[in-house]
Amino acid sequence: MVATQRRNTTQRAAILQVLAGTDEFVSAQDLHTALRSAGSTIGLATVYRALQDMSGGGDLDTVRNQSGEVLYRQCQQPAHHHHLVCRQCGRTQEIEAPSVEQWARTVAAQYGYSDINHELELFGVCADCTASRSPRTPASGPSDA
Amino acid sequence: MVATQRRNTTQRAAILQVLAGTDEFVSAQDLHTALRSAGSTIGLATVYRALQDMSGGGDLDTVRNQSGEVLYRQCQQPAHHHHLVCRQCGRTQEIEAPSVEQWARTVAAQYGYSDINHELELFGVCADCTASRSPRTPASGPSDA
DNA sequence: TTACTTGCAAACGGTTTGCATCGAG
DNA sequence: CTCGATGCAAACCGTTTGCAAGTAA
Repeated sequence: MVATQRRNTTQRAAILQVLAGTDEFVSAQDLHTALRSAGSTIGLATVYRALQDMSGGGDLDTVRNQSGEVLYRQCQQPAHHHHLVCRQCGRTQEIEAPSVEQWARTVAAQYGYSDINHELELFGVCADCTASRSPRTPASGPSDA
Repeated sequence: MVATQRRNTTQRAAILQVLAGTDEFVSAQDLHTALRSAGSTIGLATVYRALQDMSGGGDLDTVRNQSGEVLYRQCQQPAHHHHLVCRQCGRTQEIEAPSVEQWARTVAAQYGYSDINHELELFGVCADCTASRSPRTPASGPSDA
């Protein structure tokens, strides 16, 4: 459990390659399906294990979508950022929230909390989807604040 | 889907009662266990269904803990708010993020997104836990940014 | 050769659903 | 009496784990 004896296997490389080729967040399942479609015989468990290793090692960014699934994405930028996700087509926009970082630290300090991190995701309907649908989206609960 | 033909059953009342008696977020499972312990013969499915109805109707506040479990809590304040959760003891502090609401709207508009809502949770280690432990918590990824 | 990795399948844990029965209105 | 609500058990779904075989180092 030294966390530093990761072997360089074909599977791991394949996963990294897929991740390197996309800007989107992908689920372990999607990744597995993609790899399988691409001819790999990689197992689901392997994908999960690799993804965990990588994110644990700080090489991947993770988010949990609204249905509770964990999504992974290559994280090359040092700056912490957030996402604006279209509830309808899944399109993802990378956004920054500089003031939030500041705010988080302040509020945390206020309550005596330390070792802070935060999760912030915006969900909405993108322009395209808004255009091709009636403004009303009784789907789940558009009722924000 | 008129959301107004909810029947006033014993089970529903019991759930509300438990929720009314606590300030903490509770999981459906915990709620079920509590009710059972209290003598009720309520089923897990019923708890889930009721909780969903209630949160869908805006009567409950929900958060997803880091292990993916959904937690419910009675929400009486009209204002949208967020939480500061202790990663170690689970203690939850209700916080407000007025500027975030504003920011979310702005950013969303910027990208042409509408019907926006956001999820923002702060995770950290509360004062008590910080005191009773070494400052290092290599748990997941304290590396904020 | 060593022992980490892999793939498979079974196990898990939370949540949802089908269905016959119960009970509020 | 009706139709929504309930309880149970089985189904789901994403994720994890046990294990024997494969393979990087």
